[in-house]
Formats: sequence, C-alpha cells, structure tokens
Amino acid sequence: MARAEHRSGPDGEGICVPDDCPCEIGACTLSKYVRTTNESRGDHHHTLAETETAVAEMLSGMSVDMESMAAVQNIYRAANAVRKRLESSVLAPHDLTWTGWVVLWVVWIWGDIETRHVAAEAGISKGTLTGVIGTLEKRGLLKRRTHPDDARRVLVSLTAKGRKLMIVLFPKFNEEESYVTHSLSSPEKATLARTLRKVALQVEP
Amino acid sequence: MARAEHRSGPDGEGICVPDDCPCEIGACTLSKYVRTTNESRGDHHHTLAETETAVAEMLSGMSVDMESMAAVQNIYRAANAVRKRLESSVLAPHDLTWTGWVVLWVVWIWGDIETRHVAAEAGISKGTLTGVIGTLEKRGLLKRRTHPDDARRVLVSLTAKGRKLMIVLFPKFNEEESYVTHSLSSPEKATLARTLRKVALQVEP
DNA sequence: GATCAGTCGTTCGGGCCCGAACGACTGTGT
DNA sequence: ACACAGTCGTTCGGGCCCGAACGACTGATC
Repeated sequence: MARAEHRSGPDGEGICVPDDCPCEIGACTLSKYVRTTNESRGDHHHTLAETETAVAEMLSGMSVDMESMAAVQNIYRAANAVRKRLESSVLAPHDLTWTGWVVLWVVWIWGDIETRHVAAEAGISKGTLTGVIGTLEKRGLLKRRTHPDDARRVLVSLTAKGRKLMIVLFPKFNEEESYVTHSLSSPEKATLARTLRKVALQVEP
Repeated sequence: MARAEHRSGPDGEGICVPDDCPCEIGACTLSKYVRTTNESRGDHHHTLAETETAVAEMLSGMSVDMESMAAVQNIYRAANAVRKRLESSVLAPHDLTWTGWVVLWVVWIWGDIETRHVAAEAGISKGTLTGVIGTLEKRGLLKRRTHPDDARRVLVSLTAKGRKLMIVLFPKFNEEESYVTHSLSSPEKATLARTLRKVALQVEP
C-alpha cells in the first residue's frame, strides 16, 4: 500500500508533522471533492497533480476514469468553495443560512408560491422546508397562508420586511458571484454554465 | 411586481394548480441553484431561459451580472444533482452518507492521517469530523489511535473491513462519475475541470 | 522546573437534511 | 352519500454541519 511521505516545508509553520503527515511538499490538501474550511490556518495544498499521482498509485491495477473523476471532483469542490465564500461574506452578517437564502430567493422571484414548489426549486425535501420556512417566518421575512381552493396546500410569500432584505442583499450576493468568477472570461463563464447544465440534465431526467 | 402566470400543461398531470402555480408551461422549476428532489413526481421544468426572463423582470432596474449568476447557479445545481445521484445509486445501498464516503476516501488514499488533515481534505469542520469518524468507527470501517509523538493528535486509518468496502465501492462510484459526465466530450471534461479549478482557486486563496 | 501562548480533538446547542409515517384534505367512483 | 386512493404539509428520529467553548497537551521562555 503505497503512501506518500514528506517533511515540513521550509517555512516551518509547524502544522505538518514530519514523518506523519502524508504530504510531499509540506502542504497538506488532497483536493479531493472539496476543501474550504475556515480552520486550516497555515493553508496547505497538494496540487491536483500530486493528488492524482497518489490516487493513481493507490488505484494501480484498477481501471479508473480519471477524466470524469477530476471533472466531478472539481464540480463539488468549486460548489462548496463558492457556497462557503458567499455564506461568510454575504449571508452570515445577516444571520442567514444558504438554504434560507435560496428559499427567500425562490419566493422573491416567483411570489405567492406553493410550498411543494418551493421545495422542488430549492432542491430540498418538503420535510426540511417545513423547518426552514418556520425559521424564516419566525423572523418575519415571509408568511404562510392556506390555499383558497385547496385546504391541503400552503402558499408562501415574502413580507415587506423580507422584500426589503432581498433588495439589500441581492446586489451584494450578485457582486460576490461576479468576484468568484472574476478569473473567467466572458465566454468561459458561458461555456461553464452550458457544460454544467449538460451534466445536470444528464442526472435530472 | 411582475409575476408569471400559467395554466396546467396539456398532459394534465394535475400537479400544477391553474391560476396559482407560477409556471408558464405547466412545468415548475425555477432552476435556480439546484433542483434534485426525489419527491417531485411529475417533474416539471422551467427552462433556464424562462427562469432568467422571470429574474430579469424581477430585477429590472437593478444592474445584474447575469453571466456570473448563471455560472454560479449552475455550479451549485450540478453539484447537488451529482451528489444526490451518487448518494442514491452507490452510497445509500451501503448505508453511507456523502460525507462518510469522502472521509473514507481521504483515509483510504492517504492512510494513517491526522484528523485535522482529514477535516481539511474533506472540507468539513473538525467538530463535524469528530461525529463522522465516531459513526464510521462504530461501524468498524476505520480506527483511531493516538499519535505516538504528540498525545493531542489522533491518527486515523481504515480497518480491513473498511479497505474491503472501498475496493468494492470505488469502482461503482467511478462508474457513476463516468455516467454523469457521459454527455461531455473528453476535452469538455478537461476544460470543465480546469475552469472550475480556477473558480475554486479564486476563492481559496 | 514553572509559566503560558498556542494547538489538538472533543463537546455542546442550534439549524439543516432526509425518509418514513401521519392526519387533513381532495376528487373520483360507486 | 360514502368509501377510497392519492396528495398536501407536518412531525419525528437520526445524522450532518458549524462555531464557540473546553480540557488536554506541547513547546518555548523565563
């Protein structure tokens, strides 16, 4: 079972322990799937190439679709990185969770929408949505009312307070979206969106 | 405040309620951020164009970077779609969560790794990791031991049972990774990975 | 040797997350 | 009228998720 060994980097941050930390350049990060924790202080990185080398070594003998693996990995990694970035820079100051934001967004755009549709749009289960809407309702950002024609259903809409919050928050959010894609050219962004849509459609039938 | 109205589609699945569901083609899905719930039965879809039209209408007067917004949205949407797909097809049959899988993967590849590094690699907080490792340890898939040179630290490694599971599971997982990127050409996959890496690096400094 | 600042993993409370089970309700068919 | 199959949102238990606070431990400095 091959395993990488390493010694601490020249800067000697003292975070990697020689002989034990499985890094090769005093920089610990597998880069698999995702990595965006606010706690890694000295911030270590394996390059993707290093990771792939370690993986290839581990997986020698198995037939592996490295290309697809790398693509999927980076989707998840980028998504988490972006999410955590937006959470901490835009949402946290207003004490909003990511899911709370998404729900507010959906209700803002479509207004007076049934909860089951909100759940579908937000990509969460209806059971989860009940709790999230409860939280947001408690804070006076949206309100529930029974569907006039079908007592089983519940319609959701923003309150004035909720609308005011969105008008303040959305520009900040969009500004951060611009920032995180700042290193991409305009056609790159378009291609990225188009390619990812193909992936999503492959999965959502 | 403009809002789309619609009537049920010709197939009349009876899921969208006329006059109330904010769809235009009897197909409800905002496509914002993500949408992959196993509960939406009749499976409704707004095209991205429709969504963008509704958003644009809602946001008229504000200056919005639509291109970046679409890129970020699709990253998150694809990530969730892929995650839920892999969870249900590969992980759920073995009663594994996504996070549990990622942790097992990290430990499998790097072996005998300190918990703080596992947390960084997996992209979760150390507090969360304590619980996840507890779960996996209880199931006999990995084991903890105190670092020989530093009693504060804890080393994690797979058990024989854990290794055996990975050898069974990884090929299935990789096969699904191939499937979800099936509609992409080889250079498209490479470009996708490279582009997403740029986004991730923009955020993780 | 005795601080002491810093790092380790753990614990805790509150929120999200899911699937299964539930009561309320609807529309259909009898 | 009246069952009844199906859908609605809610509740529940178990797991993940975070940040803050904590005790254990280390290494450097006195």
